[in-house]
Parts: sequence; C-alpha cells; structure tokens
Amino acid sequence: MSTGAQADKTTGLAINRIASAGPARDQVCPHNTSISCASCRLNELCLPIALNKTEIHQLDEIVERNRPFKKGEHLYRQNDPFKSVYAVRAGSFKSYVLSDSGQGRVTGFYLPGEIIGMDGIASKHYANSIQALEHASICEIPFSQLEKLSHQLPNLQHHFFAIMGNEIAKDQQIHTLLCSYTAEERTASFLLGLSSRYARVALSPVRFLLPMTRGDIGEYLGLTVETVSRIFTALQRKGLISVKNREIEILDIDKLREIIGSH
Amino acid sequence: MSTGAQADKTTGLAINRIASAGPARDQVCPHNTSISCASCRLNELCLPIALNKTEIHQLDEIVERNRPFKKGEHLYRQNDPFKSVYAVRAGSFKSYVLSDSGQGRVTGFYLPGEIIGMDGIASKHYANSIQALEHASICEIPFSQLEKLSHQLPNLQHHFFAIMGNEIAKDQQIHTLLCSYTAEERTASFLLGLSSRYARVALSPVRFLLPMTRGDIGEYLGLTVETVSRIFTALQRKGLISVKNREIEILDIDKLREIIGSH
DNA sequence: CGTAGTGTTGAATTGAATCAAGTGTCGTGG
DNA sequence: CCACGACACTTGATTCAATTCAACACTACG
Repeated sequence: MSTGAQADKTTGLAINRIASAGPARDQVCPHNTSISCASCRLNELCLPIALNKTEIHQLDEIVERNRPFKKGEHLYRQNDPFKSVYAVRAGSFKSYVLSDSGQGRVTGFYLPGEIIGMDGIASKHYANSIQALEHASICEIPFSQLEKLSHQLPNLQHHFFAIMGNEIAKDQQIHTLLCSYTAEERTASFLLGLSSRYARVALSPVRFLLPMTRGDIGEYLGLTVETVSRIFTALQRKGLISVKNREIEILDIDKLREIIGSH
Repeated sequence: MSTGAQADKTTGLAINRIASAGPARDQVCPHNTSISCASCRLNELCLPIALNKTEIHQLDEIVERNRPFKKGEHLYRQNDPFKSVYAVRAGSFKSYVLSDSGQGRVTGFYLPGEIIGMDGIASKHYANSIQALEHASICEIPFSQLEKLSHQLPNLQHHFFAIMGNEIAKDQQIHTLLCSYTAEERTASFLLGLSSRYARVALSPVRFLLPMTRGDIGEYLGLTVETVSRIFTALQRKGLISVKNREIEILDIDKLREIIGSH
C-alpha cells in the first residue's frame, strides 16, 4: 500500500479518506462514470446482488452514471417529482427535510452501496432533499425502468422488495433508538452503525472519517451540537474512542456495545 | 341508525366502537372470514386497489382469512420466521419490540386497511411482535405467493412497491417527529394522524375511541404515561379536544394543527 | 365485591437544551 | 504564502421540559 488511500495499521483495510494521489493499485477510481455494474466493486452489495451475468447486463442498460457531485451539491430537493432511485457509488450524502420554520432536520446518511430515494415511490414526490457531504458519485436508476425490469427478472423484484424491507426495518430501529435511548446510547449506537456500514464496503470498521458535521449528527439523533460534542469527549475520556476532528478511532468496540446493551 | 355502531352526531359517520348488537344495516360483519377481496369494504385502500376484477380474483385466491383475534392475542412474535404480510380487516394491532432489559417499546399501530409485517421481508424474520389491541381480524397474504403474483400482475407489483414506499416515508416522518417535536407537538400530531387514518376508513375523524393505552402511546412517542396524560388534560383545558377515558373528540382541529405548524 | 390494570395529579429531580464565550480549521483571495 | 473570514467545534454556567417518584382514583372484569 505504497500510494493512494491511507491504510488502517491495525486491520490493513483502507480508511474512507478520499485518495490524495492517484487511485490505489488494482482499484479503479470509484468516480469513473464508465464502469459497469458487472465490474463495480460494490456489486456484491448493491442492486446486482442475486442477479446472474445476463441479468446484470440488463440492469446495466438502464443505469445512468451521472457526473460526480461536489460537496454541498444537491442530488434532488424535497418535493421534486420522483423519477429515479439512486445507488451511491462513492462518497456520501445526507437527506434532510426543512421544517416550516426553515431549519432543517437530517433524516439519514447514505454511504457507498446504499440506495437513495425510496421515500418518493408512493407519493411520486421526494420527501427529502439529498446533499453530497463530500465529492461523491451515484448511479441513477429510473424507477419506471426498474419496475419494468423487475417484472422480467423475478430475482430483481425479490431483491428490491428486500432492499425496501430492509429500509423499513432500519427505520423502525431508529424509532426505538430515539424513543428510549439516552444521548450517550444514541451516539454509541450511531458510531457502531457507521462502523459496520464501513466494514460492509471493505473499509476499516475501527478507524474512519466522519463525512458529516457534529450538527448533522445531532439533528439526526435528536440532540444538539453541544451534546454530541460533549458525548464524544466523554467517550474519549473513557478510552472507548479516540476523536481528532472528523477522524474517529474505535478503541474498545465491546465496551461501546455494552453502553447500548445495558439498555 | 337505530342499531349497531354508534354514530357521530356531527358528521353522521360511525365511530370506531365495536358494534354492540348485531351488524349495522347494509354492512357485513367485518370479522366474517368468508368475505372476498372483491366485496371487502376496504378494497379501495388495501392491496386490491389498482387491480381489475380478474386480478382481484387472483389475489383472492392466495389470501387466507384467519379466525379473529381476541384482545391481547399475538399475530406473531419477534424473530418468528417471516412467512406472510397481513392486512388488517377489522380492529387494531400494535407492534412492539422487547429490549434486552425486558421492557417493551411500541413501534407502531395498525388500523383496518393497513399492512403488517413488511419489516420481516429483508431478514426473513419478523423484527416486531404484533398484538391485537381489541377483537380484530386480518387477511394473511403468504409473501412468496404475493411475489409470484406480483410477477404476473405489473399493477400489483407497482402497488406493493408503493405500499412499501409509503411505509418508508411514514417512518421518516416519525423520525423527524421524535427528533425535534415537544411532548405536546408529538401528542397533537399523533391525534391528527389517527384522525386521518380513521377518516380513510370512513369513520369519524373528530370522534373516536383510542384502542391503545396511554402507556402504549407514550412508548410510541418516546414519552412517559404521565406526560401523555398531562398533555391530554392540557389540550382539553385549552378546548382543543375532549377526553373521556379512551374516547377522544377533536373540538378544534385547526388549533390542533397550529400546535404542529408553529414548529 | 375485590383486584389488577389503567389513568390522573402533584412534587422533586435530572438529562439535555440553551445561552454564552471562546478556540480551531479550512478554503479563499490578496 | 499568509491573512482573513466563515464555519465547525468545544467547554462552562444556567435553565427547563420531561422524567421519576409517589399517592391516589377510576374502570373493567372475573
């Protein structure tokens, strides 16, 4: 690992820093718009999972690979007409809604391999705005074509039902989290959640960079910036994590799990 | 309206009290297990929506109409293997999870025409337990058959995607609710939500019986029983609602909406 | 009729928000 | 390259909304 993405010394896995020099050896640039589903390094997590080669090729045909997004750019905005769902190829996004009084509220974060836009399926309008948290790339999947293809490919239909079911189950877990967890429990749970999501895309689960601000985390967890900051320093003092700006290292993942388990 | 369900004097719509004598005139008993999808009074809201007559008949073939549930009975429990989704035909259910420490947390309420069980699709195990809040009936739809049929009927596939998308959008609204609303705002929002869900099934939106306890509401909204009780009396003192045990009457729906709107 | 579950109300407590003041970091343009 | 400004973050003191604790009333049901 002589060049490219920084590596985590303990696991040997890359951490989610944006490659400073060129792409690392044997790894295509994740922002490359000409990559196909078949050769995408995320195809074991994303829509292609459970499809065979011919089927992946058919999916490939309907996927549009858009130009990369700069930090702060919007993929779409609240109330825009629903047209597509999107798979994150690289980077990360947040979803948020604006309340009547104008201030936003973060409703979710999206990492590579995750699907954006399913909240718009029913009402035909997106319920959230989606903003890039860093330089990021997505694959656009026009929903009407996805439906048509799902109708031809039972595997795809089955898998998309599963993806939506997963989103539902995940949202209900957050419900419980917000209802009955303390600030510390929420924060610990958030970090563990990020950890396993990074692990899923073969990044280090114990060392990563937060793509979002403390404010974003606070809005997402129903806490204030100040509280999130205080909890981070408290967890650090206890020796469970190490925080340096956006860089998080999980030092004692079991103790971190205990915080939630004790609930 | 000489017999059967009580009526709301202001709207003429029935309220959701369980019929004390026999079934009301020109209305079949909603607990009748032999009713078909085509003749079900909920077919404008439930799965059959967007299907034509032939298609409804095909759906009918796979739907199993189980015996009614008594108050407190379970439809299924957390971690049971996922097999079916269910449509509430009559009565109401709550979903809840048990935390490690043993105490439960209510994650949702289900009224007639609503679909239960989608949280199990992805993991193949139900994430919640489902319990009848009163005498209640459901239609069971074995999921593998629903998938097969969806594959034959594009309308059904489209509609089930929409139902799941709706669940996702709804769950995200609750996220925002729990993150940034006060106890009063949550409670007002909850009552308005129930109101429109009752309106959807042609019951009075301004006068209804709560099928759940204050404790259930509290767990669902992330509040304690005491707080829910206090908010109810406060809203009553302000003249926005009238509460008598489980019976709620919304006296000033606009003012109730303002409580949330002011946010 | 008694009992368990459900609901109400009050007083004391507390976890997180708010208010306030500061430091640190990053990107921009001179 | 440095200076500037905007934003992000931290820390402390104070406040407050909701919880907790406690006692009691009501209802439903065998």
